[in-house]
Amino acid sequence: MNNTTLKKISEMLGLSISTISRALKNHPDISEKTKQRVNELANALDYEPNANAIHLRTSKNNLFGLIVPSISNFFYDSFIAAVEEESRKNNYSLLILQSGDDAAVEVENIKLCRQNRISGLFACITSQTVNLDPFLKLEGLDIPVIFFDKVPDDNIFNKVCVADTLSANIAATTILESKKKKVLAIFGNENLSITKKRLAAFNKTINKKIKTITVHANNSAEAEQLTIQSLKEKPDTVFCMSDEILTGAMKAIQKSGLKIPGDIAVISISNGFIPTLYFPEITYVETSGYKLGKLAFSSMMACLGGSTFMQELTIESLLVEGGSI
Amino acid sequence: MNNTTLKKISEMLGLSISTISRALKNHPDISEKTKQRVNELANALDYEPNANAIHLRTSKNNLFGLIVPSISNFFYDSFIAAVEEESRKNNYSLLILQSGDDAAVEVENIKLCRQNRISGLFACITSQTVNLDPFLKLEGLDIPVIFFDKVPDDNIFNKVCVADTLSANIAATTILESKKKKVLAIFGNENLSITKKRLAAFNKTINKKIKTITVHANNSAEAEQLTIQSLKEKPDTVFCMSDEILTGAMKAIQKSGLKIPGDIAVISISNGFIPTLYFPEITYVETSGYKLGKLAFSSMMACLGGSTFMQELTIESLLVEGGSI
DNA sequence: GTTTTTTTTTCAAACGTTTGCGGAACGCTT
DNA sequence: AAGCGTTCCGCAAACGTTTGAAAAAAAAAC
Repeated sequence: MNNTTLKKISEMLGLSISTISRALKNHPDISEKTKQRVNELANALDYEPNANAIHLRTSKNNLFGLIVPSISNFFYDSFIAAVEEESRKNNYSLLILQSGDDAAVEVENIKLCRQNRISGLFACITSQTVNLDPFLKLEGLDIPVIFFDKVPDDNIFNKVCVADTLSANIAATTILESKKKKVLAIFGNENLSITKKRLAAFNKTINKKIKTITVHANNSAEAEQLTIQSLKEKPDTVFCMSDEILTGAMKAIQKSGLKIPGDIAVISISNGFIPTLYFPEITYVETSGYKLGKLAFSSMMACLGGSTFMQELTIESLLVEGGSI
Repeated sequence: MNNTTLKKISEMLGLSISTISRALKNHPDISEKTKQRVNELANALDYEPNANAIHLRTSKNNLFGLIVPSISNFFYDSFIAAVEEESRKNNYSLLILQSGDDAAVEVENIKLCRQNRISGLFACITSQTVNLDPFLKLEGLDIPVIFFDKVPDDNIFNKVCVADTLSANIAATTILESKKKKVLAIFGNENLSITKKRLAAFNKTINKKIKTITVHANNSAEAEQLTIQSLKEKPDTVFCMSDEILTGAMKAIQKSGLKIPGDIAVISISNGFIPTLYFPEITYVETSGYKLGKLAFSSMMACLGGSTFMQELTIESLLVEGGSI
């Protein structure tokens, strides 16, 4: 069955298309009597305006793009939930695309966004993204890009991040304060700016006051392996830069039979869910995806409101005590 | 800055719009020389076709809608991930909307889908959804609806579900086969149809051959409490109906200091992620959101291919061996 | 019964594509 | 020199809306 159009209604009522259009939007030019007739028929025919036609005509799409490595992730899913919620409230739709952490897919996705004439893009870059031109082109077309979580280094972009420096500081301080002697610090891929920042802040705070074994893992399995190896050096504390790394490290610790926090302490930076799965619960510095999503959205709205100021915003971090340190 | 259009290219090249259009799609009517000229300029100007115009002109939108209570959920996020993946591979976009388990928001979302002229809808209804008319209207417009997970009772719809009965069967059989003597079986809220189905199937298979302590927990914390209490009765096996329950039970077990599987065995029905967080990994009957997503997608494609047969499909469950039983 | 004003409605162009059809321009055959 | 077949390209309509401007109809004023 075909959709109802303005034309169809206009023919049935013997009125022009423009009258129908105006009647439906309660335009003052149209008489009450006509408005009523039109509305009645429109309801009866279940009229819904064709969004494509409107967007084409008005060249306003009310669509945001969102590119993320994977939807299925405890951090990103809450980020997306927040952005979707806000978008819907503000009459925007959301085109969500997964890059699978593949730079080629990422550029395909950006292309798709461009074809859909999005009004703005939320982007979390892949770990291999090196060419930022596709993003710059968007900016050139007056399409604001808000980078989140994994962001480029350059400061010519708008970014929202968890407070990497602060959260790593808090974690390091907590370790120092609890008089630990030797920490195994597990970070993510060395190329990511998030890794660099957390590593730098962590090291700066630790300031060589205690022994530190630093390793980099690309995923949970690598984190597990590296932890198993590193445990031979008998650290008394494990610091994990992220949830993914925490899951790997925890498996290694469980496997080793070490008791937390008696034999070994654990502290992590986390979105908040994973640490609560263990007993004792893991002490972590919270970096909320949901809060970050809200921040990203308000940043987007600011850009659309005309702000051209490029900045990096962060959400504050706080320590959530489990019993693991 | 404005987007490049066919018109712009045509003016710069002194050719007609239709020639540009055909050249870009490699139409045989256009000479190689012209094609080359057009492609070069199009590349230089970074031409991307306006999807809205194409959709309007062709009245084909290549867009699916997906309505889910919440994106931030370890079952739904993997379902969505699968659907997004397939959609993109098949040249469809995906409009993802959250209902927040609110029936009013659900109908708003359906309206939005209609306005966007979606080609099909994936829907997980809210727990309060009673009026299915909005969905029926979609069907009336030849827009197939594939319900997933939480589906209406009526059999006039296409549905894809996890196999509740089968998965509980498999878990119970596994317990029986491993010669266990006393099982603590933890189920969810008694009113949910998913609980009823799994409970019935579990009990039927166990068939009173071994002692069973049956409890119901509404959430992870309750599951933890109930497990702690029930452990006093010295079960040698714990069965968990879902991931949420598993997380609670595992905390209780970790707290108790019991060794898995030596002191106590654990088996669960799960999406697959949570069981891998522990060591040893938990043996579980898989009910994969990801696989369900793939099934839903192929069901959608079948509908679009012309199939009008309404059916309820289930993904088969299989036992994934960890080391917990 | 005109003219003027106000109210109500229609016209027509535009948004950016696709596509059936018609028409040059060219070479080839008679 | 006429006919014919190719090859290449342009015209114009259509998709469903919005919107400025013009026109028509109705009401008011003289």
